Amino acid sequence: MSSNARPLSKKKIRQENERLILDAAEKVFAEAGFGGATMQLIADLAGLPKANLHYYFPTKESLYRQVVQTIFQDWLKAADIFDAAPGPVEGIGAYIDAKMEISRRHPAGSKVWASEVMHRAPVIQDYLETTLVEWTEDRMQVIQRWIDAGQMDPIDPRYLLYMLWATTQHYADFGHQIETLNDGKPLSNEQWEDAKNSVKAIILKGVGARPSKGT
Amino acid sequence: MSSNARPLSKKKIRQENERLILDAAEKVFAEAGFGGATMQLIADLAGLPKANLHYYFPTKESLYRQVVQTIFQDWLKAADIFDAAPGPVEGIGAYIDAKMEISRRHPAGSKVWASEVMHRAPVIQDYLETTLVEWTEDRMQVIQRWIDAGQMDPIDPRYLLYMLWATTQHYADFGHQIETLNDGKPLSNEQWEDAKNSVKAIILKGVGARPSKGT
DNA sequence: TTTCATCTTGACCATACGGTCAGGAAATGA
DNA sequence: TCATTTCCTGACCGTATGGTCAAGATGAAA
Repeated sequence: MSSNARPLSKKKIRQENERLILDAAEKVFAEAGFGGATMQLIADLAGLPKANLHYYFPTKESLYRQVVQTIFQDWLKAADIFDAAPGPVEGIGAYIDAKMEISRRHPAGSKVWASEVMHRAPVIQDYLETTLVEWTEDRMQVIQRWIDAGQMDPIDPRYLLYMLWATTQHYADFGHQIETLNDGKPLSNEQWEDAKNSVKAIILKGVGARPSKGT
Repeated sequence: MSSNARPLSKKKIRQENERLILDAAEKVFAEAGFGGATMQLIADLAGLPKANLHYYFPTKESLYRQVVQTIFQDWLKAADIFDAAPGPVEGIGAYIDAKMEISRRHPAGSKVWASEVMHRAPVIQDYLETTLVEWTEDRMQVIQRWIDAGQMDPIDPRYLLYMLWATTQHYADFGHQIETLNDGKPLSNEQWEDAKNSVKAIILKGVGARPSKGT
């Protein structure tokens, strides 16, 4: 029907192309690392000439920075649930659900993040020192309140958070290893459910989480 | 005393230099990734001219392969304890101890391994498919026996293993993040103890591990 | 229609990197 | 002492890569 090309507005063009480039970049950075990724590879995957990438993102580093920042936002957002919860069963449970879902839907993003941190966070160290530190302290207080209220065992909230991050992100970062151990096939729907439930069951029981009373 | 240089035997020289190169390579690969690492950087860290590296290791890839294989061996060896244990409390506990110790003492190795797997294991995929698969099946059987003997809750051993790997390696792979959240300082001895004990406490309680009876 | 800003891209450049090599030094063994 | 093997290394090379640029195409605004 509308096979005749209706001229795209400049604004749309920009949005569209930046989207294309960022998506391609995330994948390539995830699979090859910052050093191993090439602008040419990203350009090919995005279906654009290389020079065009440099029009939207002056340097490889600026493109990478943009990718990592976006991922960092998602990372933080996943924990909004945490605060609204009445107790650890709901809060921790929902957080695990959310992070497992991210690992499943956006493994590339998780890998880029892992890579960035493993390399001592060359581009987002300032974020770690400000935003992440604040964020972590807030969540630690929430957990501490649950402990004080007798809703779970007295465990240093710090190490519980690390455990939550580790167990959930593992399914993205080490997805290839898990796949190999699953006869080379990706986890099925049921397997993802099992994994999620296993993680939740072990951790919730492990911290002695007691269901909140009331409605 | 023996300040006059006694000529080094060829054999010693070879051993010594290969050691120097492998150690330097592990660090550089860990910090920069395969793509980001340069032979020049490794050479500088090892204190040798670049051409000398190529004398001992023909290509960058062969050097990298050697590094990864060595790490893989350590990885597997850490689980010998597992088999000898009479029950989950001892077995899982000792395994966590061992892997936490590795994360602490050889974080670079852990990072290289993580990086390799994240990039879909380009150089050791065959090892994953053979050795790792066998290894994993063996450990899963051990866990299953504990379950059948009523020594712990019925949990799919697969997901328990993933959890053990994830939680312990996290302290190496994300060590920089953890350090940042610790006022920029490395974990102290006591903090490492706390971390280790937290992990053990949560997981052992979480899987309902019951101390083995008898002596 | 005309003007202007934005977008597109093939061709090009400088650099850095993995890898080579030839010629010499040093240990080994007879 | 004299071959022979092993080790060492500065200089060099081809290629791949990040980045530039100038000239043109395309939509926006008047």
